[in-house]
Amino acid sequence: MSTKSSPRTPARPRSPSPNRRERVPDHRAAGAPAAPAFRPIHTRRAFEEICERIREQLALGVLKPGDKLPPERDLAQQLGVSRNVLREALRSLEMAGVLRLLKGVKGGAFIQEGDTSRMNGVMRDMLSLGTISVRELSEARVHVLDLVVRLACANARKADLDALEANIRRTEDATREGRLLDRVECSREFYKLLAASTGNKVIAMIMDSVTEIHMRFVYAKVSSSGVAMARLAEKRRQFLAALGERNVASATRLMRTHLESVQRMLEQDPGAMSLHVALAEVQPGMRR
Amino acid sequence: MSTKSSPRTPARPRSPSPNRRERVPDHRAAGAPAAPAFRPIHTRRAFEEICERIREQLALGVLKPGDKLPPERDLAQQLGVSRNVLREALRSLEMAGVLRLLKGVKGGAFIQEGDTSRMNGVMRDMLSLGTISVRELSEARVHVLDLVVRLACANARKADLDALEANIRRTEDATREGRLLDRVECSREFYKLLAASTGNKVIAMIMDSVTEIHMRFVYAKVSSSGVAMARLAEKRRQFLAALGERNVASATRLMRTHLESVQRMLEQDPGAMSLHVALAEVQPGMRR
DNA sequence: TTCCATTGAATGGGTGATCCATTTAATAAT
DNA sequence: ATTATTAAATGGATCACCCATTCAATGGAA
Repeated sequence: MSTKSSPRTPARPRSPSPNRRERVPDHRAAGAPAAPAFRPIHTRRAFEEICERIREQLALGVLKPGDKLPPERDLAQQLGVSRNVLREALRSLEMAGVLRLLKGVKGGAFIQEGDTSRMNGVMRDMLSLGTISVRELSEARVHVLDLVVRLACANARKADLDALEANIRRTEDATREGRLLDRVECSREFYKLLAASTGNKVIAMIMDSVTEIHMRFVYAKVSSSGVAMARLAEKRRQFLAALGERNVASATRLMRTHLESVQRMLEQDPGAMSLHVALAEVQPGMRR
Repeated sequence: MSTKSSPRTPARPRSPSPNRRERVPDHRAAGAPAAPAFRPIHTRRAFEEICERIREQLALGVLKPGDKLPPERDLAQQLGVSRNVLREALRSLEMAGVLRLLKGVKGGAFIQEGDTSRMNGVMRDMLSLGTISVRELSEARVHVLDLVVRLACANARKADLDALEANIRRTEDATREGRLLDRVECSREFYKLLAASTGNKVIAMIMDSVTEIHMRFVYAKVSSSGVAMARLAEKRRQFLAALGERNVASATRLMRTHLESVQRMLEQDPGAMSLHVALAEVQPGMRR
């Protein structure tokens, strides 16, 4: 195959020039104290370039959610790469939530609607890699939640409040019937609904990302020890009332004291708080 | 190869049972108003399982940053998959910032230190896909910045303030010498330093993710129109002084008015504010 | 006609063999 | 001791297949 390799190489200029990225000499002006200089370069690889081009088409609006890319065999030929390499790129984009690959005739690579839960995965990775700590995450959650409560007070619409109301009813049902883990699931959803009621998907996304791990800890705790927050639905109702009255001070206070009591519950047996308990497996109903 | 396929299949149970994920019947209890039910399943594929297993090892602490995975050929055999499929998984993990692949003897797949800028990519994708809007992002940025200022007032250490001071000096230099784009770069760094001075990497990560796109707009604006924020360094000094005095009210007020004036600058020519201008290409010095 | 089973093409999922390019260490030549 | 050469390890990439799934077209039975 190396002998007849002529018809395939042209589209992607391979070896010499574009293979090493231009050394940009850290052009921060004089007076800079830091400048560790020389961040490493890594040679440009085909699949990176493919990912970049597809993202470029997205940013340009040429590709939109719902659109379909050409079949792998065709696209590979268009790009002048082997099908395997193209698939590496497509897989990466699928993992990133940009694409969805479907089999069969009428299948193909479809641009996805953006999945706001992607940020959760980043947060999980950062935690797994030790880049961030549970303490930082909890602290951030307190602050973000504070912001969310304020925004929800300002922006929540009737439909949002109704959804929260329905959620609380489900919490009551689960409490009455002793379905503790379902109640945790309700909590997860409660915070998601609260985040959505800010009316800002960016804020909601951030909120969800700092909440997901926390709910895993709660799940693990409840699951292992059987303990559960007392008077949960009652507290939720109080909070919802404050929200409905647009009473920021009250809502904020209620949420804060609730967070503190949850934190106390989690911390009373630090053994169960190990990271891998929360990260290792996906609980039922927890969508990744 | 299909004839002697016996030695490779065992590690990964393939076709029938684990191929379709269990239908979880949307077990939200009675009273639920919503429930779109039936979110689609997609068949489990080898590369997903591989990614999951490696992430599992990470979460369990078996793998840590700096560790090296076995060579592709070995690992593929251990997992009972072909090398190509393994590479799809490794590529995905590399794109996610979890791995780094290096060539040559002594090369291999190394677990990376967590890269806090990964969240930026998610934000970019969400914007490209139209899931979030520039308006939402700007609004979120205002709120997050507000939080960051408060936390920075509370937690910034001398080293943080010194770094900000040095950054302002560079801004002054760039202003004096008319290097407008360098000054934008200084701004980008200013917000990064400010975020870091909260002492919370999660908050910093969030802040960076909502700032990166914004700075691209600023860059595009300055680059195309040549206009630039008046009295920038001066305003920065005032802000830094307030920060040094732990004067939350003053620092917050200064930051807010500054944000408003930047916003006015950006909006006075909405033509240059198109999304793809900011998203399409990476500006020099802007690390992705 | 209507309905259902069959078939076959399109497409992603996956494999194995093979070669290239880069990097490093060991070795040989100077 | 220094420098050039060589060889091995490893990721990067290609090719040529084959399998599994899906769905539309086809055709026969009711």
